[in-house]
Amino acid sequence: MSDKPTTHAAERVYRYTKDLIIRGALPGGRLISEGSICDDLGVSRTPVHEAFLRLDTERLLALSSRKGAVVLPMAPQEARDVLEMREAIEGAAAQRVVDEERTAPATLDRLRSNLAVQAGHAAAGDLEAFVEADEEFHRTVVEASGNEIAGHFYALLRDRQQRLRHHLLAIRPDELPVILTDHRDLVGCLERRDADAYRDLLRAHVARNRGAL
Amino acid sequence: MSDKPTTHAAERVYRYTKDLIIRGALPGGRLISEGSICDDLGVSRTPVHEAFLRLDTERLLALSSRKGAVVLPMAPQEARDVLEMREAIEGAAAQRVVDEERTAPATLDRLRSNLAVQAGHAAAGDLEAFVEADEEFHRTVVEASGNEIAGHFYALLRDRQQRLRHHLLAIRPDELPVILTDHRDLVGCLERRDADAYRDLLRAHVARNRGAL
DNA sequence: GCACGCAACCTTGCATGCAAGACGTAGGCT
DNA sequence: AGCCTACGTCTTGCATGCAAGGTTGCGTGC
Repeated sequence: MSDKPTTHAAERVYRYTKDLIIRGALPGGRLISEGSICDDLGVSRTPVHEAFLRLDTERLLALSSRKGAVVLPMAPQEARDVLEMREAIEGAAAQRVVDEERTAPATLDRLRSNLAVQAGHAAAGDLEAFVEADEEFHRTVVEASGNEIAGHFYALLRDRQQRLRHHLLAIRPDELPVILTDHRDLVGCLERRDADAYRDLLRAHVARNRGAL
Repeated sequence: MSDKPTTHAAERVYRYTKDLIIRGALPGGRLISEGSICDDLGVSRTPVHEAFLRLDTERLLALSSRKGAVVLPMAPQEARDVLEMREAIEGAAAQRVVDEERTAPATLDRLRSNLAVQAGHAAAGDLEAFVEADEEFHRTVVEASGNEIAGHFYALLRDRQQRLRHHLLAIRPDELPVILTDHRDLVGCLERRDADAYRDLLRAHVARNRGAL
């Protein structure tokens, strides 16, 4: 293990534990203690404690004083909540992208090149790569709005959505063309500077996702 | 100081420091070290460190390793960003409140009684109490949606909005009636189950706020 | 006067030690 | 048998110590 701490221990612990939760290795309801993670990673309790605090604020862990931490189970309506927020935030972002004359062209360029990437992965049937490009597509729109708070929120949502996907495995290969078409149409809305149409289409697009979950 | 730690030290430090930032006692750009807060509150560095980490994830502080923490200044567009997110989240919440048959009546009752409180404070000219009722009004809508993620995000926005208000002091007493009328109309939209009208009105309502900032 | 380097000071990151709260259990008492 | 208490163990909360990285300012050489 010549693993030089190129990054802080607390950060490593945070990512490690979050990954365990998101991937489902630590199922919801499981009680874990700081000590168990210490043993896993060979660090002291301090960085583990910090990581746990962070996961607590992200509502992935529920800390309870002197008793331990329980992995928060996914609420029954979690998928709905997450998608609803995604829709709200991305819709607002699209509005802003449409309103801002200056940044719109660059954003459109980025989206169009992302569409090409998506098309490539769809044709190759590479589901995992497609999902990644899919996420990047939507993230691009949010970040293009320039609203940093939106970007921050969206990142938090992404973690939860990933967790959902690991559990309720979704997206069948035959849905890829539909998704891709949706994305093309979304870009079309931005080109026409029609934020309302973007919102409507996004709602339908997200609803399709929900069906899959 | 018989101040028994009825609440954890880390929590006290968190609130204390966040309050300093929100109230503007610690202006944006100020460099602070953990030690200075330790001296203020008479605790060791550990809980202060934890509080700083939390403020860092909330983007109120920017930690930089072994250099200290700087109070993040408000971005020039911060007001716009915050209000835009408020609008997006509350709009989605209103949609859900309208859609849910069961919970709507109870929500409407709570909103109507809140309106009465607002009217009382407006008549008495108690600006501070009115602002508090105002915040509770909107929070009620968001929480009524039952979307916990929305509630979480909204709480984060509230901190930032409070900070903005402390800096760009807003809301003139003569605006109270207009705000109150807006709130009444918003409730009216929910009664008519018209989420789109709610959104439109909310946009205008928030825009008025923005003018004040 | 100016550039460079070194040293003292300041900061945080993390390990460790100790104390206190929460549970589970065994033992004694009724 | 049933209940209640006391203890042992597990957990975290926080204080403290140490090490390492960063910054500043002074002294030296030019």
